[in-house]
Amino acid sequence: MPGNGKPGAESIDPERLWLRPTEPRRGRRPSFSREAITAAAVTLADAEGLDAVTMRRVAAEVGAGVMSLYSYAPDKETLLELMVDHVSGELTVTGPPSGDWRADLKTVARLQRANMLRHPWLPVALSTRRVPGPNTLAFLEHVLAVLRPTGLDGAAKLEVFAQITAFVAGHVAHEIAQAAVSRSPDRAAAEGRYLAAVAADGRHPELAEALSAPGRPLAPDATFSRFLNRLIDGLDTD
Amino acid sequence: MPGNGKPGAESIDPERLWLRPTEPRRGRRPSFSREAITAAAVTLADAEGLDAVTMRRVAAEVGAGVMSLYSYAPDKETLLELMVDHVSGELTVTGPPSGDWRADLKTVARLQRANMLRHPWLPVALSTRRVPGPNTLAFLEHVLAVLRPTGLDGAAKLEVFAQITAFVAGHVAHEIAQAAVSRSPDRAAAEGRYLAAVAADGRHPELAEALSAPGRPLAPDATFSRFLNRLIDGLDTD
DNA sequence: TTTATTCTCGTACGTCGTACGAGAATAAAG
DNA sequence: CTTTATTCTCGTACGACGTACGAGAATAAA
Repeated sequence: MPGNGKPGAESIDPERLWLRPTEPRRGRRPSFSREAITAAAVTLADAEGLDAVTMRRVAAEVGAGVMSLYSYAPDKETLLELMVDHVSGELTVTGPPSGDWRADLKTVARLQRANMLRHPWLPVALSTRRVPGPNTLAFLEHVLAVLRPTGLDGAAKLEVFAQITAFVAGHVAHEIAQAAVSRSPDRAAAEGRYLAAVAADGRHPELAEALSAPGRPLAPDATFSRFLNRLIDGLDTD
Repeated sequence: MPGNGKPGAESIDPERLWLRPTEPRRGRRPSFSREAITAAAVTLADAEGLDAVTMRRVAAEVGAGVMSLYSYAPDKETLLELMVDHVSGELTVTGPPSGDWRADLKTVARLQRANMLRHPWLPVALSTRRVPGPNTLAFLEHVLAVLRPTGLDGAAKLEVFAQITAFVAGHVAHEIAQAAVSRSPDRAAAEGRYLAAVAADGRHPELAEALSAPGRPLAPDATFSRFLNRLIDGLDTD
């Protein structure tokens, strides 16, 4: 059950999922691989959105029967977990921390943003997933190293990582929605007319003024940088 | 299609949805109301999560036939939009801006967080919705008034509002996930064992240290305040 | 060769969103 | 009071979804 906020949602067992060496040396040999299936699902999501990722579509893409997928992931929810960790593998760290942890942290956030822009479904998928897979853990390991000079305790470092990820996800989700509207002139026009009508009703003077004095259009990259700087420069070591 | 990041997802027409007075004075009188249907859907989502909100469940809750709902909302996506604006009505502003716009902005963010904690599905639902309904617009109007002393131009003010909303949504989504894990001792234990196993593999020294020196447990409210202060105190008027 | 094990996948079930259209209720027109 | 137009109600039906089940195929050990 992806994409909800259910209080008692049941979840993945991380031990069964990630801590399994390849034991079985008997029985029929697998025709596919978890890797290939995950990659196909990611490609599908990139091209057609998360809703296009159905077990049937993924199976067809891999050339497998639908039910064969269940030999590699116990359910669809787990497949999504695999997808998230798969693309986390693209968060390639260039080298060891420079020592300037604020600069390093900004680089980290920029890497995450780039990855989310490459995989627009990622912010949504991330918002309900919790157990980090190996690729996510490798990235986390780097972030913890970056944070070493801060002297923060363990829990605080983990919190900073989660917070930055949440911040970037939220920002990019909004960025993507904006871009989608801009890409469709009809939709942008409809939205503009709607807001103009609201502004004209007299009960929204502030909105009316904001729309009439828009200022220069904002570049997404610059906006991201500005908010990122505010957040990270504000971080303190106490 | 909720909860995805599809590039060309089709969307709501805000003019048809929000700018409709009650015109029709002929034909059969409606047996239900958009308001009642939306409220039922919200109650359902609060109690059982977003996935429990199906057209059949909502109809049953209201006492209507399933297809009758489609007289009040053209599709489920629109119903979600109605739900989001419905709970935005709970963002009750206490009074006019105090003049200390940073303090006011923090109050705004706290209101939003409280609302999202009351409706845990809200962060997820928000991440794909874009057109503000009347309740959202009323709240936005207040935020714009709060931002007046900053002298920012219209686009920048709107950007700040979107950014704060995204920040709070991201934070609360993570907060909710954390709380869900903590509420289940089994899950928390499984996750702990998993992370301990990873930390013990020797390739994650930073993680090992972070877990061994956790520091005092973090209070969610305090953590939120800390990050909120960083973000808002860092806002500047240039 | 037999047996145990592991994977493959066709079939089937229950649930979902919603298209369709027949019927019920209501207001205006005759 | 009819008639007609309009608006809403909702039973039925369709295609797509996730996945339980189990029969058959492939492989390794006995």
